Amino acid sequence: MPAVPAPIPDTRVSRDPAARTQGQGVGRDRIMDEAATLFLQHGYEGTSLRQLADVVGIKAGSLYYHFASKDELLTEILRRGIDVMQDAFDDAAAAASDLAPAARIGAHVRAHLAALYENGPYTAAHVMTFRTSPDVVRKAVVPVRDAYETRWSELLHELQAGGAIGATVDLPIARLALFGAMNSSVEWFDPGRGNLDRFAGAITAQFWNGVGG
Amino acid sequence: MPAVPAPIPDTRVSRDPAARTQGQGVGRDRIMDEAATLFLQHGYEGTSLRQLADVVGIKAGSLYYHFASKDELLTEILRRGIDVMQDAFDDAAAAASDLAPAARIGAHVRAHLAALYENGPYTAAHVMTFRTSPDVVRKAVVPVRDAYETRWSELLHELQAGGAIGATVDLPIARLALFGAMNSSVEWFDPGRGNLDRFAGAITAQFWNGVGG
DNA sequence: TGACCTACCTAACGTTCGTTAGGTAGGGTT
DNA sequence: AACCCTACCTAACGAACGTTAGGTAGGTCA
Repeated sequence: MPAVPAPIPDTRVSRDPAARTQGQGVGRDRIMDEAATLFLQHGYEGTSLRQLADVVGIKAGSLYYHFASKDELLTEILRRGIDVMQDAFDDAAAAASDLAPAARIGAHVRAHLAALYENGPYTAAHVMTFRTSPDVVRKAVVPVRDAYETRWSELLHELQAGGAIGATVDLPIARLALFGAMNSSVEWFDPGRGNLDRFAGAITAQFWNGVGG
Repeated sequence: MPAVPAPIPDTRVSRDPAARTQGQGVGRDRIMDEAATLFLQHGYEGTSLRQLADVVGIKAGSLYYHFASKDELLTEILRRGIDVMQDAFDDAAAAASDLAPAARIGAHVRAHLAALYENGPYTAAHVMTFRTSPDVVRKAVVPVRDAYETRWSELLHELQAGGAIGATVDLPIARLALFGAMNSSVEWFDPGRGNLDRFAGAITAQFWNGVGG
């Protein structure tokens, strides 16, 4: 061993092999965290396993100790992205189910945005990469995805049946437009600079009352 | 030449070389059309030049007669996507500039959706691939993109100054939420099945009045 | 002490990628 | 007839891709 290996700059984890063996390895979660972040930034096909391995601090082949394939890695990330959304929806439902209609919507909007920005990169990675994912991955994820959308559909339907949402409103379109407004914010909203509560309030007000004076 | 080459199924253009030389070749526009469609479906990195060449009906290397690189092809597609939006905005502005505020917004919403669905795949490809495009491509496109967003910002600001939009509305957020609602429809709206006028009306009503009864 | 497990590593495999050099058939021009 | 231009083609390049086989350091446990 005449030469030291080329140093790979990485400020996030010690690259010292001795330090590695102190813990129990880098771990699945760490890999999924970094992968979701990269997929969110550059897309699934735009991210190579060697890039991912580099930021994690291992070699590309070692990823296969944790995941059977790149597709499986993506599938688990997309699934976790939905789980985070589901949990957020459950929390909001438990906390706001007997509030006034506008406040209920507000709680769920806030919960959805929390899933996007306050519970890891999984939900954000999901909404940005799902559509262009390989067919086999999309097919595996679509059932859980549908389940989440159904929760929202039922909520909106209940509010419309109670008269809180206008009878002429096309609920599927309204829901998808709201999803689009929320999800597309990952392209520009910076949770470090913006206030998430205020942002959630603005989305809710626009959805409920519109912008017209 | 003992065997005929494997037939590539393509119902859209004659693969007979004799037919090719009758016209003046497949043409840049044809390539850009197919490329935008593929980029929209599978993403930029998820589309190979050999796939593109196959659906166009030429060989991968021949693409370089028309474009200097894959990045340049994407750049021109993204630029055209904005041009289409700009033209749609101009048309709407000319036709609706002295209508009532809600009707003006409605005209511009309809125009934006027309750019997405009635003027080729360029605008749709733009809004779906811009964010994960290579840095050099994004840098080249961002000025024209900003110009389009400025048009909308000025329109909304004018309406708020006139009192038609509530004084408490955060215009940048409102605009981005509206963009998100419109652009994300590319993931689900089928212009062959849905009615674009009705869809535009629903988006406009939701933006202007909200869904609250 | 020795067997075993975990979590990596090295080194390579075959494929596909964007890209390029050089060739050529057919039409237009002179 | 000679020439040139357009719009392709063939064939290949080196690089990067996902993936796999086999090896190994360090810790656990009998």
